[in-house]
Amino acid sequence: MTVTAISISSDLHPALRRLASMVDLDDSDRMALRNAAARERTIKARGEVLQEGKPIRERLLVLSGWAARVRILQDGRRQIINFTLPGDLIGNCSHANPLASSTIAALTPLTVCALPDAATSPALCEAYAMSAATEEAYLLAQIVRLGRMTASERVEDLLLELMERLELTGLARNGHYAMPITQETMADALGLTSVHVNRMLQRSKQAKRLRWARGTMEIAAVAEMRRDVGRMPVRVSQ
Amino acid sequence: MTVTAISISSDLHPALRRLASMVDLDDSDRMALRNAAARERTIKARGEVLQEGKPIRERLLVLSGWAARVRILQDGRRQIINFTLPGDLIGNCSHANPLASSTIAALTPLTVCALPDAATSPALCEAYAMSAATEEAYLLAQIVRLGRMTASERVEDLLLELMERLELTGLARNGHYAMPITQETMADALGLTSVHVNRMLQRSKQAKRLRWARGTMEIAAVAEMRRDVGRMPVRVSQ
DNA sequence: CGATGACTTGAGTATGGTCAACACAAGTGG
DNA sequence: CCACTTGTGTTGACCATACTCAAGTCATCG
Repeated sequence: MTVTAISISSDLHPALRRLASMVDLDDSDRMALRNAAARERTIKARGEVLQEGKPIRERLLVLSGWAARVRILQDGRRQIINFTLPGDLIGNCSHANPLASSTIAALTPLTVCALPDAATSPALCEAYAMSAATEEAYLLAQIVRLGRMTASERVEDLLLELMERLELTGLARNGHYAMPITQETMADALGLTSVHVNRMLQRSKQAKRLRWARGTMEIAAVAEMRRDVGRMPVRVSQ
Repeated sequence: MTVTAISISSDLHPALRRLASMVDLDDSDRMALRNAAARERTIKARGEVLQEGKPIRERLLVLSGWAARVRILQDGRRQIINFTLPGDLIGNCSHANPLASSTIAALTPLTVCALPDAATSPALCEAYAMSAATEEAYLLAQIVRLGRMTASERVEDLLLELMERLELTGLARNGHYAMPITQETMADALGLTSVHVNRMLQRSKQAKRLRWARGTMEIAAVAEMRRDVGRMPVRVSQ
């Protein structure tokens, strides 16, 4: 079967590489992932991928675009729990009949695909578990940011985190990446107002630590910034 | 075997009830849990149950006492990620060779026990997964608290959360529970200073919403407080 | 070209932080 | 038994970080 042979020899979709790098996958696993990625689905910007409290039917992988887990308070205050970037999973629950713990909204046009069931392969099951652990580690980082960092530290720490995560799928290089979200959205993730986020960005720009324009971000002094905000690498297993 | 018969008919340790209520356990599962709980281990207040970055060797259950996941910044700022109460798990990872994502420190004298391996029973595996999902739901709540709530809302929301969680093991009743932590510790969880936590507690006391003294807490107006802070019930599966 | 959404900047304000002093209870050692 | 220490809670005065409100710029797009 020519198709099979071609599929096995061809590379995985960039968004699948992060997952694939976590474990040793055999050919049938890689095949299953490739077939999954081939059936992509698109969601419009501002569309909802998951709704809080509703059942989760499948495990999705983000192939392209940015999304966010969002919670809205009664009076309209909005908190972004975390960002979901290409290579990240959505609805990655390991228990039966899970309910979405938060709404997931597309921040840009999004393409996703359904992933193979965990029961089909121990390696995939392990990869899903590692992905969940990684996501949890980023939730902890978010808690520390919101609880104990100043506004400018929050902004810089988030920009570093986004860079690190985008590097895994080749979407960031040399401290440079596409930044498709508004300052208002950043503010909702950082527990700040957009006005203040803007001022903090300006400050970092004037300190020559940051450059940005029209949907792109450049961290000019990565090492310095990492040191200043005390950012540690995220590792979830030996 | 008399011992077996007695064990099966006797009740589970209160701290095990939360776990047991999540799934249907058969007699051998219940037996395994009872045996686990019988081998308890104690940790002194201020002792560390887990250290950030070190391998996790086993899955623990807290039988009594309070602990906290803690992260310390370079300059000494401390953030408590979440509280670990009786019935909660420690080191509940589903992937291989996990590393601790944060230090867990005992806030009071603590008793814990090692839990049976997930591979021994699908029901236990499911219970562990549900416990992990529940813990994640509380991390989301913590993020919203820190990101988008005012100081007084943070304090009241945390006190409601602690009440709800303690109710599951019978440690809270009628809005009344033992509160073994200092205002300084609460401040480190809430991203505030202890001075300000004190002022917020005083305010709630004067509004007749709260009463507390010498290590006990009483929420005088649960329904009112829940409404005001917009607190929703935590559900992770259908 | 007007409409829109995002970004920018300034002026004034408020929430929560800092610093300091003190109260009070529970040890602890002389 | 009493000084002394230590940890926790309490209160006041002052301050700074971040918010609010408002106006204005700029690019994009129908």
